Amino acid sequence: MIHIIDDEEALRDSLGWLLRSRDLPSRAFASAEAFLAHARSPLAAPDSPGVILLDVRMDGMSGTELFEKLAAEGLCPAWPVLFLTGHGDVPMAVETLKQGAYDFVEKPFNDNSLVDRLMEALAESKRRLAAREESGSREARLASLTDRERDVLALVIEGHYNKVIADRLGIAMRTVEVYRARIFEKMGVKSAVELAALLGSRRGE
Amino acid sequence: MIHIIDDEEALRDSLGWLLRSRDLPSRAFASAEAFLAHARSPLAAPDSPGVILLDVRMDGMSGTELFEKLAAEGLCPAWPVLFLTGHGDVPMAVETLKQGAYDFVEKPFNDNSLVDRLMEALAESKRRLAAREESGSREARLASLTDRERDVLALVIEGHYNKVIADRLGIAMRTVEVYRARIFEKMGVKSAVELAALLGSRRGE
DNA sequence: AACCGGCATGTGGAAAACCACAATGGCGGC
DNA sequence: GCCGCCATTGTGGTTTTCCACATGCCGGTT
Repeated sequence: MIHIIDDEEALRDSLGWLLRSRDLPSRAFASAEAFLAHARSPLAAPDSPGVILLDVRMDGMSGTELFEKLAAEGLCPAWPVLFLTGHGDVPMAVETLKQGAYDFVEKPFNDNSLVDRLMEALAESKRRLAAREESGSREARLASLTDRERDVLALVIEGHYNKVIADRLGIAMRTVEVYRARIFEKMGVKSAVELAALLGSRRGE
Repeated sequence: MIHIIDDEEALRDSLGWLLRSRDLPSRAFASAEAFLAHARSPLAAPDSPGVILLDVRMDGMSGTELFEKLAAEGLCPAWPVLFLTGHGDVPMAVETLKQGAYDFVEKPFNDNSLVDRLMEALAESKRRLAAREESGSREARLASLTDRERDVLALVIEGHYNKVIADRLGIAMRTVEVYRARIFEKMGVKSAVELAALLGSRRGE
């Protein structure tokens, strides 16, 4: 779903028309405030693929202010944000790109080019949702571990023998064996190697 | 080393003066072609921290053309590229940022702000060099393995028992044991878990 | 008081990994 | 012809991991 945010009715209408003609579902908002309220509501469906296409300059809250609020509140993180701008403001474009904006489109724009970028942004949204799904599942499993299991896990993925882990934690090696088995079961793996591959990139966190 | 590339002598001089006043070593080039020749030469020292500060519009080869050539030829990848631009060209700024340019600075610029950005870019260069060092060492170790050792390694980091690896490769389990030990020694690790953490992010490559 | 979950420890035994040492054949380079 | 390396296999033995089952203490909850 392409979310169009622009205070100019004519532009909203023409964009809506263009997207309908390409079978891209869209919804228009006349102001940043209106979209922000929608994003905060349970009806926003942030777990579905989406894209935010928003004008930079609008009456009331600007596009960049909205972008900052969405980021600060963690709203709709899987939806790439594309800015529409008629005013060639390079520092602002550079700054918001660095802060995570997905693209900048200058007005007037070429219809086909815009649609291409929106479709690529939708694909990116799907990728983000898939990555979050996987990460979330892993996070949920980690959250299911008890404190002691986490202590043991941290040492297991460093590659230590159970005997060493026992010494470090001041418990029996047999205890470590039991924890190890429970960790494997809860994390859905069959070996410490799988654990390390799954969590190895989290080292230092 | 800050590499200044601009066809305007006055700007090269003033930038050089500014950087000298802040104890930042710099070298100026009057054209993109001149810098490209330097970058291609053995005197470029791409393994030292550096930054490329270059104007967008120059006689002859433009800044963006130079940027593309550096990327295409893999020259000085550890040196972040900052563009100087007087002409607010948003599409070009967006496009080159997406292609890896580090920053865009609009003229006229604030001296302190520019210096801050250059120092941050130098820090980024150091981070890139450190990361490459580590990655390169790992690559070198991987390159030292024989073909058969690599076959075994791939299965070890998937978490398989030696017995399973032996069956898959059609060799004796004892043979796998010997290879395993050699792999650990060559890769500088003590266990399969360490290997998985080191190489786990390479899966799918 | 009873129950539950977390944390801890233990027995028994099999399977797997690790370490050291030794050996063979093929192949390519000198 | 000799040498070094790769690939492969083996013996012997110890250590570690895995699996199953059993038990107790403590604190919190019902």
